[in-house]
Amino acid sequence: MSSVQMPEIAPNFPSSAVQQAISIEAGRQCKGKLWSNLTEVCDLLHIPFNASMAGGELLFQHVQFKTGQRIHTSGQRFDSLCIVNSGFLKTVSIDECGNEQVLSFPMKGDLLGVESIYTKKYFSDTVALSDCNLILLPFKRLAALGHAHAEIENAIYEMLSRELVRKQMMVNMLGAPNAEARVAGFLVSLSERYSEIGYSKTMFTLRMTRNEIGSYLGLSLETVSRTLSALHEIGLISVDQRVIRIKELDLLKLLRRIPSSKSRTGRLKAGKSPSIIKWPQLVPGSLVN
Amino acid sequence: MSSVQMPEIAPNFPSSAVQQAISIEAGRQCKGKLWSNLTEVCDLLHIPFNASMAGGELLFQHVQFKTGQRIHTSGQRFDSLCIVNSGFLKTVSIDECGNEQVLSFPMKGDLLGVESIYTKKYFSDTVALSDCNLILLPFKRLAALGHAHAEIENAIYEMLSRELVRKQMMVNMLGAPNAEARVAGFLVSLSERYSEIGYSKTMFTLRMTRNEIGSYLGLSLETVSRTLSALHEIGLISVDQRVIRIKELDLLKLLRRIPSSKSRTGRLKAGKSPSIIKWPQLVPGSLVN
DNA sequence: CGCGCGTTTGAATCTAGTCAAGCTGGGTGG
DNA sequence: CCACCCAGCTTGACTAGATTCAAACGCGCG
Repeated sequence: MSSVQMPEIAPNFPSSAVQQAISIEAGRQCKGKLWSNLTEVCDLLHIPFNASMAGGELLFQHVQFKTGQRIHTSGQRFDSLCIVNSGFLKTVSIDECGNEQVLSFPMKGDLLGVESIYTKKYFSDTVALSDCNLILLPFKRLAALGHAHAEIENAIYEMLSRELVRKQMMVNMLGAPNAEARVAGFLVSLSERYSEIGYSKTMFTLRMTRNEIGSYLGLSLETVSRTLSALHEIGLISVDQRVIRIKELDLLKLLRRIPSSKSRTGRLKAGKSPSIIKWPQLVPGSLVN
Repeated sequence: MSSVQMPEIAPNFPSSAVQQAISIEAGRQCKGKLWSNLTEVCDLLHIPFNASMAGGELLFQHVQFKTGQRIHTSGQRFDSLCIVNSGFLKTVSIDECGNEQVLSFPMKGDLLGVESIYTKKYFSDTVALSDCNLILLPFKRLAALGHAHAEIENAIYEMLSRELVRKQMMVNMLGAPNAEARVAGFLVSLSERYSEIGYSKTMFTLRMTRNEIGSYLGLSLETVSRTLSALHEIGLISVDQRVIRIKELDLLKLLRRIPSSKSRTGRLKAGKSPSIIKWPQLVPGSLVN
């Protein structure tokens, strides 16, 4: 890589005060990779993209954070999306009374800051739970890239949509009636995400405290602890401090959905008419493409 | 209670003539169908867009649904996003056990089906809670439009991002510790959304049952009813069946965040380092733009 | 070694769920 | 026109489950 490609990155925008200078040479001295190209970025996001065609030479900067450091704070001006390249984080929202609520636990391949596209400011605080390596995706640059290449544009849409799918699934989990179901759901989703990024799906270490899990799930830390102990007791998992071993993944998945007895909300009626899918009076061809 | 409101739109259609030509504010007639152009669509979404430049002649079809009808079902192939032009709906997810959970209550200006861009299938069921008028946005057509015009492309990004912001705020509400806070938050958000689309922010009719509210908030229908009664008792609101009058909006907003006593999760520590915002090792200008 | 943090576990309290009964209002059919 | 029905809503009593307060433990770290 040469520094020739870099200037494109540096536009004439008023730079915000938080940034510190470091030369590219100094960057090279640091451990790990400092730049990624588009192919690597798409790989990370599991987005199919044929890199040979476009943008192969474009580079995106990495940034390093150490445990406990704050990546960005709510209200800060929005510049860049971030992709987690390695490490574990949490995002929290802090209301006017100082109450904190954990909103997500991003890990490798996750995207940070998507809500900020609309609000123009970062919408939550993001904190590193471990040493982290993030890739910056300056949004305007990304959008420009998308505008030039339809594949990339589509990839961006899918990226954003996927974030929504994940939030949706989180809402599902939070809607669970009891602590057991929520914790089970939490463990299952962790298991799936770990396995997606190459870790074991049956044994992993929690990167967050019980307090943070509780905040995320809308439970007290004691309830989280008790529920984990209970699941251990039953034999579905084994818990040793932060180390979780899942023994009965299928049962755990079942637990996530079946509360104790009957359906939580009873049966919600669809309304008067039967559940027949009707698209009334569509003009032929108006839907397709 | 006589059903109030719906002053402007009032879609009281004869059951047979669904597509009868009724002059709905945003919509023109063509071959007996209703259509909207891009300007009207952007207006509806509150997205700034100078229509004179592009796509002014493109038309998007309206579809009508009657109370109880199902707009689409989970798993169905994804074709189109929908914008709510008038009416009220709910989206629900149904798990393998048949449990239903209400995920959202879309109303005028809301966008349906965003998660489906990623999954390629509709991700939840959508049901009309009242007679509805929706505008179809065939996604591929929309994307093509965006690709041709950067402003539209950007509008799409903002649209998607905004959906995420809303989901985020819903997660916040669901994370509330007690029923009071959740119901208060629900009422406040309804109030804000109603006022955004031109209704009174202090008096409105609930379009959904207590059961549906409970499903949405993760509470039983009895708890919803009791909480509403309690808020009525205190004098913060008045409840008469489905008609809500908000008397102390500020107090309600306060209630939404301050539970009973202390912060729910205690104080979540940021980690070892203080909450100073640090962006280590940034190349100057790499963040901006 | 002691300190602090995170965790576990127990006991008391209280919130919200469950079950059940009664009420209301809109719609239907005699 | 009225009686009836039914879905939705309210309210009460009881109970299960979660929070709160409190104490004690393990572990890493200065």
